[in-house]
Amino acid sequence: MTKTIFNPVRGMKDLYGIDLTKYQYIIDNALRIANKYGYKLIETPIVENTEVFQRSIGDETDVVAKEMYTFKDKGDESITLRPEGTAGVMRAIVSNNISVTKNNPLKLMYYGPMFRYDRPQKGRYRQFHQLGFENIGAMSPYTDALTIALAHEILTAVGIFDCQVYINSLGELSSREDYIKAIVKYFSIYEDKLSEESKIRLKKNPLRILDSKDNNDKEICSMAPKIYDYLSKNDIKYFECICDILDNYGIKYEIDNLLVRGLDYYSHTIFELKVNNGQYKDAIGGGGRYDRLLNILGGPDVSGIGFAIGMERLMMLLDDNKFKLKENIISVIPVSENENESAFELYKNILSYDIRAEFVHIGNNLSKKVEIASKLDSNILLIIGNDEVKDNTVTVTYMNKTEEEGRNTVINRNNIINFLKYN
RNA sequence: GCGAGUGUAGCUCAGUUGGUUAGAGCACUAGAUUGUGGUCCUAGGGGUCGUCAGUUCAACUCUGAUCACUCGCCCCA
Repeated sequence: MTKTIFNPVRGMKDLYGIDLTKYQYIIDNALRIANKYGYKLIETPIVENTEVFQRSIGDETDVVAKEMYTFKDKGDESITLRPEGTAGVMRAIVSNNISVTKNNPLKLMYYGPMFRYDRPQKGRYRQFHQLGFENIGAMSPYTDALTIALAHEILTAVGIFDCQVYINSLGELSSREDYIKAIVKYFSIYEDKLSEESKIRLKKNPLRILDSKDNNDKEICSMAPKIYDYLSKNDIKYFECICDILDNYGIKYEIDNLLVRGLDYYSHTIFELKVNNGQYKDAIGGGGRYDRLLNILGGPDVSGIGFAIGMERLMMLLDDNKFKLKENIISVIPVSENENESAFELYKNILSYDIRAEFVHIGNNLSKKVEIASKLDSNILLIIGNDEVKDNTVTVTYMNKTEEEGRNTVINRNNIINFLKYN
């Protein structure tokens, strides 16, 4: 394809140009909104001890069982490139003894690269980026609803107006365990009819059968026990309360009883964000509540809720054209070498006012220099020739006007800064 | 990890049942034009046809392997 011998490693991608502009745009918006809701930025290492992920995400999950970049370092320690952000944040809270209690919650935001050894596809890379939020300590329907609202607000802020929210509740730990027992019992009856994948899921991660795309599985699922019947009264009240708050907030959502998530640590509220415009069918963000996670890693026994947004998936949905907006770029152009010095003085003066400008002095003739300036997306040219030096003036050329419209204006050089500031 | 497809210039792609020097548009460089770019005109540079092997007098074309990307499954963000 290319002459280059050095291609990036499979599933990895260089981030530059318009994609990087989009990336920064999303992060800028996220930081602004995070500040409003009282979230503080945290940055944790990309590498953790393997056990951090095994214990939090769960040994049986696909992420841990087959997708982690795990290797031994030179000290023979098993370390892993983080496949997601939550576990590392929890570990950081524990190691730094950051205070978090029921009444003194902690709100953290993070973003950065994650790694999963998966088959690359559209919107799926082996190194990808997540933007995530964790609200630890507080346990209330308001917290859950606000977290969902926050996720929704970020997407709206960057221009995604048709995002759909799917929510479900897995209930407290005991409800969830009872439910799992019930569906294992139910699916065991139909084991022969299940797809091969679901037969494996039945042993390893029975909840996932509910999420099967296999038509036959779907039919069996439709008759399966519903999570709703296994939720405690409190669970139901809690979940209904969230729905009420979301209604009040004006956020549209859909309750999806078959929604389950692939990471073991979730309990109670779980949710996913999708954009249903045909461009991409998978979730671009998702999250939920985790009751035991911090405690499992040696921290206090408090609950938390969080979510992550897939940066690449979100970037994909943003319109390239919105990120191609031309800046106001000024080019200072000496007509010939004789005017280089004089033009350079002007250029330095402009820069000292923090105005974006280029000094276009290469090119054999003026025609060439104008062409170069044009390629730099310059929209205003300041031309310095023989006459301009003599008269202490500057010829201003507007690139977006035609000759008939009056492309050129000659102004006094002493007024040039004021002139630029008002244009 | 499983299934399918694609790979020809910087980009988007043509290329006949295997046949001589592999093309187009856009982009790029230069000229027309020594004080004005974009439209038009003229000329030019750029390819081991993804890579390796095989079949053949002859391979961009056929076969095998391999790599990368895309789509579906799985999983997830």
